[in-house]
Amino acid sequence: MEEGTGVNTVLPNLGDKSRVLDVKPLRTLVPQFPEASNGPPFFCAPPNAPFPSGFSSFFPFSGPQGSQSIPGLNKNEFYSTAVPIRSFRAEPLASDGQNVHGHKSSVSSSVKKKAKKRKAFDFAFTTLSNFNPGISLSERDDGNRELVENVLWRFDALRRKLSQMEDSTELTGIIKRSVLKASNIMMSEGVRTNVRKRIGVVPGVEIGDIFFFRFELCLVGLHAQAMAGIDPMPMKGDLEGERVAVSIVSSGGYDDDVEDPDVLVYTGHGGNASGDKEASDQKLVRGNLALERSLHRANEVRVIRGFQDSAHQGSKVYVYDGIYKVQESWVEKGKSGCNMFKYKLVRIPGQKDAFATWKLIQKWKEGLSSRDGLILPDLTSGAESIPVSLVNEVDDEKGPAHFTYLSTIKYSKPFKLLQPSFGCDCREACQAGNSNCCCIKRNGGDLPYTAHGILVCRKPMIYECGSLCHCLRNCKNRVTQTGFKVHFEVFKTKDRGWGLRSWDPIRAGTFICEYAGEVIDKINTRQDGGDGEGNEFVFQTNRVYESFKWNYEPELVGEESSDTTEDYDIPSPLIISSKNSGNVARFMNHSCSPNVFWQPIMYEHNNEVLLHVAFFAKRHIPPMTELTYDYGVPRSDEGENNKFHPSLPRSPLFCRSSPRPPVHDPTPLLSSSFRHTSKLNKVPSSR
DNA sequence: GCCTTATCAGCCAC
DNA sequence: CGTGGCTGATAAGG
Repeated sequence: MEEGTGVNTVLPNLGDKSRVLDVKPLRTLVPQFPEASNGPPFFCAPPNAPFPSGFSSFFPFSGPQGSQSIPGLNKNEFYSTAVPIRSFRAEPLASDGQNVHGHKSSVSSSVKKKAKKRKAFDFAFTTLSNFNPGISLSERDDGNRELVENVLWRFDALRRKLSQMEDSTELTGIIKRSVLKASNIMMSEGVRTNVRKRIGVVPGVEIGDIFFFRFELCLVGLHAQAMAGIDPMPMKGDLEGERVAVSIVSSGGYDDDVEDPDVLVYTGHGGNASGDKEASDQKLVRGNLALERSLHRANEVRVIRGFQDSAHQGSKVYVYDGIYKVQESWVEKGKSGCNMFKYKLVRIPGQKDAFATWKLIQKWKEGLSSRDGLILPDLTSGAESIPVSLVNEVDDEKGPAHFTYLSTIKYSKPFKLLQPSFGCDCREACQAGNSNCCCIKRNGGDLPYTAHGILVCRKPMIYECGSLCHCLRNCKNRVTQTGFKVHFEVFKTKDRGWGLRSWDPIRAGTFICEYAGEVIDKINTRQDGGDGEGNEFVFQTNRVYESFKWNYEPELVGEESSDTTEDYDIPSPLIISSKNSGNVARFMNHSCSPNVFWQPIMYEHNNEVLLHVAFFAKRHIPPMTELTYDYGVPRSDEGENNKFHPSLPRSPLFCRSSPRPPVHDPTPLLSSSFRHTSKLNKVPSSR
């Protein structure tokens, strides 16, 4: 951790990094209208211009990227009249890094001025909203799925970046509270949706959606309170003070009864002991009063259930569990001996399972009830530290075709050292911002992962520490080589053969698994595709992949946008076959709107610097959601004969209306064959 | 503008 | 080395 050597205080790019010091609540900034003389013009490539990198152009406040047309989002509206909000900044982020000093005083600017400036800013924002790029006023009021995903992506990308800066030694103590900072920027930039409060369904938010921060609920309009558990809303036509509850968050702070997935006994708010205050009786005010009114008016109340995230100590997961109604209320003595309000909420029947699924998984994990359709508790036979269940709830098939379980990539030929690698000299764990660590340097000066082991950005290449590095195994720069961390399930899908999903919720940026298999020179249809049925068990780095934007918006942290290319840079094409041996990745199906993407990773092992393909979560993925990635299409100049990847125009329509043919195991396998071979699954010796 | 709410993360002790 | 409790700083909405 802090080694106190003081050697690493040389900050080669302080000028750049210091810009972030100016990231403060934008509301504190006086709005300023763009002028020709006001600093360098904002660069923005036209959306339809050809991009050499193969990625679509990126506009900092644009809607979802990609070539798909987005219903509900009028691109022209964004691009034609777009004036970047950054142009309104009175203090353009330092162009020369001279603002390094004195930042602390400027952050704590006078409260009075702050409020005034805030109003002025809001005014400018509202009146200029016709020019506001990204999310229009009406879209801010009423969202849709694309908007909700867009807002969540932008928030999380920014949060990850700020979190990375927070972790960095050179910025310790300067960037703090990355969640709040990211939230603040989103709020003040107007990057949010469903701001208009409503009873019942929130457009674009689906039952079962998961969130990892309370602020995410605010940004998509599911629950507008940043902290309070009850969100009240004035009723039309009612007198002032007459409010009903539209949503509640049950997150374990009170003694709620959450045993029954269809019933929630919710405790009102207030009365908690805090600081020098002792516990007291709850009062029938605010949220409590609103819930009481909701009981009488019988309005729909959205319920979000929050609890500990098992993957991240101390943090929480929130699940949107759909619509409930308050059935009764009463007062009872709480643990402190004070009066607590209790509200019994009952879930409206016929809604998709959400929290119920979590409860079920919990029982599977505790062994209290067995998984229906379980064929094998662990198809890796112990090769991974976490078991992988094999399940079929659809038909009688007893498992996929035989393969040998292999947990990593296998190069059959010795691999040429691409560059001399001596490993880093860090003694414990590599620390971001340590300019002496060559692994950090190779990654552009930053640790590619947050302290939680979450990928910050997609990059042309990520260099992890290898066996020659002196740092310990728990170094944060070894995320993809220490095995996957979620409980997977290989399951039979209805129409796509076998698929992969997880029992655990997955945060955006989480390492899913690597693509394991044997490296081959070229595709031998017979050997690797099996009967010419396609190359479903082959991964190729040189296919054409649908472009998408995943990284943060550099402008929001005061960086040059040129620095964040998401284009891969792979020295030579890599082809991996998992036909005969592989890991769970071979079961991941294709999707045109995937929730997983791949990222090239390099690290040294046995004196060889090897290329690996690692999968990461593109967005938050609820439990039991099928994991999919973009299989890509063959380059047109290659004579690849592939039934399953026709070189058709890949319009979203094609993907959505006609599901692809089964990608895995089109021909069912005899059960005896699998049973026989499952015992033969090899435990790889590589770890 | 002040109050309520309780989150999030840093910190310390074990 | 992970866990749990405590606390400070904090934002939105009323």
